[in-house]
Amino acid sequence: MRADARDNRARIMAAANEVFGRSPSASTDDVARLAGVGIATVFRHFPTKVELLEAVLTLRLERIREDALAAADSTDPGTAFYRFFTAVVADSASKLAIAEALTTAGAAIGEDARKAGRGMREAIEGLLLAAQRAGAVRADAQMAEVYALLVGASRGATATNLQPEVRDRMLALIYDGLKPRS
Amino acid sequence: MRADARDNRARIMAAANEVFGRSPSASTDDVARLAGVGIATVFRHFPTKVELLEAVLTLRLERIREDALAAADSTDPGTAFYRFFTAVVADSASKLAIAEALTTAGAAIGEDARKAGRGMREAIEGLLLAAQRAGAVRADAQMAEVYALLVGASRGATATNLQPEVRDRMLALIYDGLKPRS
DNA sequence: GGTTAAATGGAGTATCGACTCCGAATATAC
DNA sequence: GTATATTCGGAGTCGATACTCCATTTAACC
Repeated sequence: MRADARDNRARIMAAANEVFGRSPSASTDDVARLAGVGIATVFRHFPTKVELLEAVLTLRLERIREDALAAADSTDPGTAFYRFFTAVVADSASKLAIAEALTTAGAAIGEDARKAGRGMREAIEGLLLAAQRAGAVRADAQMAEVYALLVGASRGATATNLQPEVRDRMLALIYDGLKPRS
Repeated sequence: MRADARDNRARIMAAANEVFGRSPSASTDDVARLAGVGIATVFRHFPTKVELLEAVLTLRLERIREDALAAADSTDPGTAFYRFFTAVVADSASKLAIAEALTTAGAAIGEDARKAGRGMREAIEGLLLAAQRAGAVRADAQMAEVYALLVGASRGATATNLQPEVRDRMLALIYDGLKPRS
C-alpha cells in the first residue's frame, strides 16, 4: 500500500469520527471535505457509507474495551468501576450518534462492529465482577441490567443536553442503587 | 370543515403515530399508504413533514402529562410515582423515535411541542413532589436528575431492545437509588 | 530522471424523498 | 337532483446524496 493511501485512509477515519460524532446524518461529502480529499477517495477506501460508519464505530468500541480492561486490572477495581462508568457517560455523545446513524440506516450492524461490541461487553463484565469482588457493587446486580443502565445513562445524558451538575447528581442516584445494601 | 376532511385528518394522525413510532426515518409516502389516502392529502393537512411529526409528538406528550396528573392525584402518590415511571419506560419506544426524528430533521422543535413538553414536565414534577411528601422518594432528589433518569431509562430500554425481565431489574436498581436512605 | 502501477479528484448518474399542480370526485346547500 | 365549493389523488418537479468513470497526478523502484 502506498504511503499517501495510508495517510489518506487515516485522515478519512479521523474526519469521519468527528463529522459523524457531531451529526449522524452528515453526508459523505462532509467527511471528504473535512479530510481534504476528493469524495472518490473516500469511497475507494470504504466502498460504502455503512462500512465507513462501522469502521468508526468499531474503533470507538475497541477504545472503550481497553479502558474497561485497564480499570479491571487496577489495584482498586471498585473505584475504577465508578470512574469508568462516569467517563463513558460523559463522552458518549458521539459514540451514540454513530450507533444511531447505523441503525437508522437500516443496516444490520456488520460482523466487525458486532465482534467489537461483544469484546467490549466482555471487558465491562470483567470490570463489574472485579468491582463486585471488591465489595463496591452489590453482588446481585447482573451484567445485563448494569449494561442497560450504562447505555441508558449515556443516552439520557446526551439526549437532554444535561448540565454537568445534573448529570453528576443523576449518576449519584444510580450509584446509590448499585452500592451494596448497608 | 367537511366530514371527509376531518376523517382523513384523524386517519393520517393515527397512521403517522404508528409509522413514525416504528421507524423515525419513514417517508411521508409510508404514512399516506397506511392511512389509505393520497400523498397530497397528507400535505394539505400538514403542510410540512416536520409539522406532522410535531403534531404526533405533541399528542403523545399531552397523554403522558395526563397520566402524571392522574398519578399525582391518586390516594397513594408514592406507589403511583413508581408505577408511572415504569409505564413510561415500558412504552417509550415510539415516543422517542419521534422526538429523535424531529431533532435529526434538524428542525428546532416548534412552539406547540415545546409547550406540551413543558406541561408534561410540570405534571411530572408535581407527581415527584407528591411522592416525596408521601415519603416514597428521597427528599434530596431534584426534578432535573429524576427526569434525566426517566429519559435515560427509556432510551436505554429501547436502544438495547431489552428483555422485560432485564428491564425490570434495571428499574429495581434505579428505584433503590431513589428510595429514601433507611 | 524515467517508467509504471497505484491513487486521486471532480464531474456525472441514479435514486429517493419532500413537496406541488390540476383534473376528477364528492359532500353539502338548495 | 343539481350546482358548486371543497377535497382528493397521483403524476411530476426539484434538490440532495450515495456511488461511478476516467483523465490526470504521484509515489516508488531502477
